[in-house]
This record gives sequence, structure tokens and C-alpha cells, in this order.
Amino acid sequence: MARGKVQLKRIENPVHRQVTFCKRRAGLLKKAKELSVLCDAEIGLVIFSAHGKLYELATKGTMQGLIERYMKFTRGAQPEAVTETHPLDAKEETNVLKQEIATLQMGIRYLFGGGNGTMTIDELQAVEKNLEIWIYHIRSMKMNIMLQEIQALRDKEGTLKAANKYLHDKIVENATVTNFAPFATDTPYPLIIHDGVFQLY
Amino acid sequence: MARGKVQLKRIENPVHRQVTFCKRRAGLLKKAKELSVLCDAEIGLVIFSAHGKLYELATKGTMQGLIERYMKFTRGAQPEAVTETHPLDAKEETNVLKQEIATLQMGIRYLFGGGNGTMTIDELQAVEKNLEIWIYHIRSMKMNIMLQEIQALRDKEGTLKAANKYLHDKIVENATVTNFAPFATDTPYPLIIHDGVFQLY
DNA sequence: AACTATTTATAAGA
DNA sequence: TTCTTATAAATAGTT
Repeated sequence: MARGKVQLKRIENPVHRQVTFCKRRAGLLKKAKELSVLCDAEIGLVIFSAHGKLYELATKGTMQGLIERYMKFTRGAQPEAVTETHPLDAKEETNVLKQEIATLQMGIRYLFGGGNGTMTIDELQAVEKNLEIWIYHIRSMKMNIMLQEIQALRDKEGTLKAANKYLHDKIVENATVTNFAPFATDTPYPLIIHDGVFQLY
Repeated sequence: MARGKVQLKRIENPVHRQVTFCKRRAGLLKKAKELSVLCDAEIGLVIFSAHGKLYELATKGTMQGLIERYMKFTRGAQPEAVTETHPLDAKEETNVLKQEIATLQMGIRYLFGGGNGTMTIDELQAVEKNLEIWIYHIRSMKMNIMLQEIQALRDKEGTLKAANKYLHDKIVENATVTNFAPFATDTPYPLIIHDGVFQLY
């Protein structure tokens, strides 16, 4: 838009393309923010660069919330199942890690940063947002590990309950034959706990 | 941007606001398309007007596909995962967490957006620090609750193991007296699991 | 919706 | 990247 009209086609020169991407991305994000403020609109903007890096903007709340609002508008039920049943493949995992590393580096640059006063308010805002995301990711990783442990313990509990029931049945069976009282009254363990060892289901 | 600078605040006059929304929305969509074509980027843009009308743009494929791609990038931290695998008290906790995050984001927006450029770097640093501490506390609360649950499940596991041992001993005792084989060979449950049901400690 | 006077955005160069 | 600057585009206010 300056010093030459722009052709509406892919810029073949990679350097020019990268520079233009940088500039126009900034411009687009700025315009989106302005529209949101001036006209009281809720705007979500997602940009994946050709190399797969993500840039995003969500005015008024989170991108999650916006996506949910969008989903409600377009349909009632949605193919959540598709994304949920597909585990992350190695490539995506790598991208996620790269993103986190980039975020980390940005945070470090800020903390030890070369420049009091060299960072603009916008840059600080970006760092602020990235910090939030970073902490969020760390927490998520820990939570996932803990959720896995909880699930494993629940599985184990189920197996133990089943084993208990089996043993209990055996005792009752033997007791019927031998006419022995299978249980002492001073049972050292609480055979009924919480939702009940023998009250299955 | 013509015949008068624009103030970065909501346009109060509804007519002006509507006209500006129309014009700028068209401009934003055009810019987004251009960026996508020129720089080979995948872009999604969602605009909800103040009155709730939806305008959208998805370059390269559908909005659905873009949302899924976005999800994969940001996944790992879905609160939904918590509620799905752990529908009990975690749901309540997740709501609390969401509320606190929302409050946090509101505070950030106020601090950065409300004080237009009047904040110093030092003030921003203070905000940054406070944010970190706040998020840390929220994470800690969540983790503590999960740790409690893990401990509770471990306790339950221990009790079940002890109960199993007691039942097992009873069967052996009865078998000795009656000379009946206490266990069938086609035991339906794995009586030795993982670290062993009867191999206590 | 059109029409401009201006402001903004940005392509090219450094 | 970042800055500068000439110019193309976008658009605020008006008709």
C-alpha cells in the first residue's frame, strides 16, 4: 500500500513474505481491537503462520468462551468426539513444545531483559498473556499426571472390590457346607467402608 | 481516520457506531483475506456485533477445522477433562477456578486498558508479579484438593487390601478344617494384581 | 450509498 | 527485526 500497489497473490520472495506477514499481522490485530472497542463487538482472531505458529486475539473474555458462543450459533451438538478421541501425534506435540519454549524465552527476556524502557506496553501485554498461558500449561501437565494417577487408583480399587466379592462368596459357600460361622464379631477391618466393600453397584 | 482522529473508546452515538461497525468490519475482513493470501497463513475471524449477530471468515478450509487445529495447540489444559473424568467435587472446584480466572482477566484488562498509557514500567512489573502469585495460589488450591483425593483413594486401597487378606485367611482356615480346596482354578478375578493383593508390604 | 479530506497502514529501502 | 518515508488504502464526517 505504499511505494507500489500490492498484487493479491502469494508473495514468492520468502523474506518479503515474512516481513509483510509481521507488519500486516500487527495491523490486523490492531484493527480488530479497534473495531471491538469502538463498536462494542466481541471478536476472535486466530492466525496460523505458514510455518504453523499461532497468533491469536480474543476481545471480551477467552477464546474458549468465544468458540463456545460460536458453536452455539452454528449448531447444537458438535464433533467434540473427533478431537477428543484423536490423541496428539508427535508433530503436534512438537509444535506445542516449541510454542511453550518460545513463550518461556519471551518471559526470560522480559525478566532478565535487556531493557528497562526498551519494551513497549504492547510487548509487556504480550508477555503478560504468555506468562498466564505458560503457567496454565505447567499446571495442566501436572493435573493430567495427577488425573492419571487417580484413574489408576480407581481401577485398582475396582479390581480389589471384585476380588473381595469373590472371596466373600467363597466364604459364604464354605460356611454353608461346614456350618461354621464365617465371620468373627471382632473383625479387625471395616468390611463396609464408604460406599461399601460388599455393596457392589 | 479521515476528517478527524479517532478516539479509542466506544462510540456512544448508536448511528455512528453502527455505520462505523459496518465499514470497519468490511475492512477487517478484507485485511484478513489479504494477509492469508499474501503470506500463506490460515486465518479465522469471528465477529459478534453488539446485538449478537455473527460475521465470520475462515481462510483455507472451514471454521470447524480451524477450531480443531486451535484446540490441539492449546489443549492439555481443558477444564472439561477434569469434569469428565472426575464429576464429583472437581466440578465445583473447576467453577471456582473459572470464576477466579475470569476475575483475573478482568483485572488485567482494567489495569492495562483502563489506565491508558498512564502506568509506568514499575507498575506493570508489580502487576506482573501479582499475577504470577495469584495464578500460583489458584493452582495450589487445585493441587491440594487433588492430592487429598489421591490420599483418600490410597487409604481406601489399603483398607481393601487388609480386608482381602482377612478374607483370604478365613478361607484358608476353613479349608484346613474342612479339607475343601478353597480356590477354583478358574478364578474370575486376578487375585494378584500389580503389587499384589496378598503381598502386603 | 457516495463522496472526499485526512488519517492510517504499509512497501520498499536502509 | 526496526526505522524512515513515499504512497496506497481505509475511513470519519458529510451530502
